[in-house]
Amino acid sequence: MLDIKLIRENPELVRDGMRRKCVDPQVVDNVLKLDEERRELRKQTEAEQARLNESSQKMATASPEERETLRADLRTLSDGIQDKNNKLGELDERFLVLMRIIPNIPDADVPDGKTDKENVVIRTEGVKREFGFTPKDHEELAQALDLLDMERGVKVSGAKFYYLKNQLVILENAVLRFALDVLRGKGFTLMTVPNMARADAFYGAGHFSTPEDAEDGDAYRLERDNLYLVGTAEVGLVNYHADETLKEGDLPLRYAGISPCYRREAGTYGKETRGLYRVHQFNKVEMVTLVRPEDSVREHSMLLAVAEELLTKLGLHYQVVLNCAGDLGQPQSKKWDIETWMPGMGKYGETHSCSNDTDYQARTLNIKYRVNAQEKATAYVHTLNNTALASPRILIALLENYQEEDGSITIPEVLRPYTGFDRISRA
RNA sequence: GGAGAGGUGGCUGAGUGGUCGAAAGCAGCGGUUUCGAAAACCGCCAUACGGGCAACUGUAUCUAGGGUUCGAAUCCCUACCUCUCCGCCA
Repeated sequence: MLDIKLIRENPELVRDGMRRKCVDPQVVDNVLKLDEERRELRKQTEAEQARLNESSQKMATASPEERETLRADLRTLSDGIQDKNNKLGELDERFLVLMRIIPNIPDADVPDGKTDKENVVIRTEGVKREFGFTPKDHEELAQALDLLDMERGVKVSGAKFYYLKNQLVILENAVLRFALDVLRGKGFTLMTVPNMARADAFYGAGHFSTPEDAEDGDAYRLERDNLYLVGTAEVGLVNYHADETLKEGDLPLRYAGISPCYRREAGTYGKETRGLYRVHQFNKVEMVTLVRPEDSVREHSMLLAVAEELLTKLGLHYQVVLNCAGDLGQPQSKKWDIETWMPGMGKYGETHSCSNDTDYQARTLNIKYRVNAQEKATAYVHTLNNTALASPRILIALLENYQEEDGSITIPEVLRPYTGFDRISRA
């Protein structure tokens, strides 16, 4: 969430950010009104509580007769405080609900726009391969090589579930392992994470902001156990240090988490339904870092560069896109997507998403650090995240870009140590 | 899944209704001593929010949320977590 002080002192800045994110800024007024009410009520309640505390002290040493007379008075006072506290609790709860609705403010660099159509391509990298034949899409390629079974995925679990088979299983693992090794080399701490988490963890990550999100949002829900399946390792990674005060010397903290990712993809039926592009379950290596506020802009670029390095090593052609304000998620202040060229599908497909969430998640999660320069001072960290590599989308890119005319697939050089084969072809 | 025992400050641990934000010890910080260090001794040592120029002061916090009471770390309920035994299990 945002700092209430910021909202108090600069409401127009917040409203403007909300307009840019295409969210109704009305909430700001409601928040300010509630804030005022609860502060006033809290002041009154505390004053009465102080009186009660003082009088209660006297009871300890009072004579039995004095006690009886005092007790009735104090009862009344106590009941009044009780009422006020109940009201205060309601106000606080309503206040929190509204605070969670207010999204992070888009960075000044972020272009205006409502949907991903208004995202801005800022760079194109790598070489787009020229084919001497008409490239097939990954589904056709994979089916022909017995690497994929969509039909039976549907039979067992429904639409958008799938089976990977044979060398594609190896290739998937190769890609993920490759990402882990590169990140480890860069000093990231590797982690597996809880793949289910409580609603709180999702609120903390900013992936839920309303009870409706928890009820019928994009996360799969295990109702009986009050858990949700994570849509990304980010949930586990960003919650890792929740409620901790770190030392400035500990920062930056850089984590690479590997996890399955589960997404209901509600409302996306009919969009990009072909093949493995949009599925309910996939595996991903995700980067999350915690840094000092003054370092987050540089860190954001660094995370982008890491992802680009991975793609470059894989020999893939991609473009970097700066997301418009309307396409930013709740906790994000600035985001680049990387879209990798998928010749069979004939388009650039989103394979990476690199966000700076500034102190938005950290404030909700209460992750601070001790500032060395000032004694006793603490500040919220900034949190950032980016995809390292995500299967199966990266498999789409690999299959489609490395296909040969005979339908076989060449394995990129860097993956061969992991696959143990350099080509997938019909047996 | 069944039965039981617990959750107190950075750590260990005392506290079973009032004077408890919480003894004591350890760790940490400052000082005395010392050429320096160790030891010893003395002092300091939680956080959040509010009021005040400040000294200071109010409120809350003993896992969390509710309840009983004039008053709760202490009694009751619920959730979460930990441990022990049994069962089951990769």
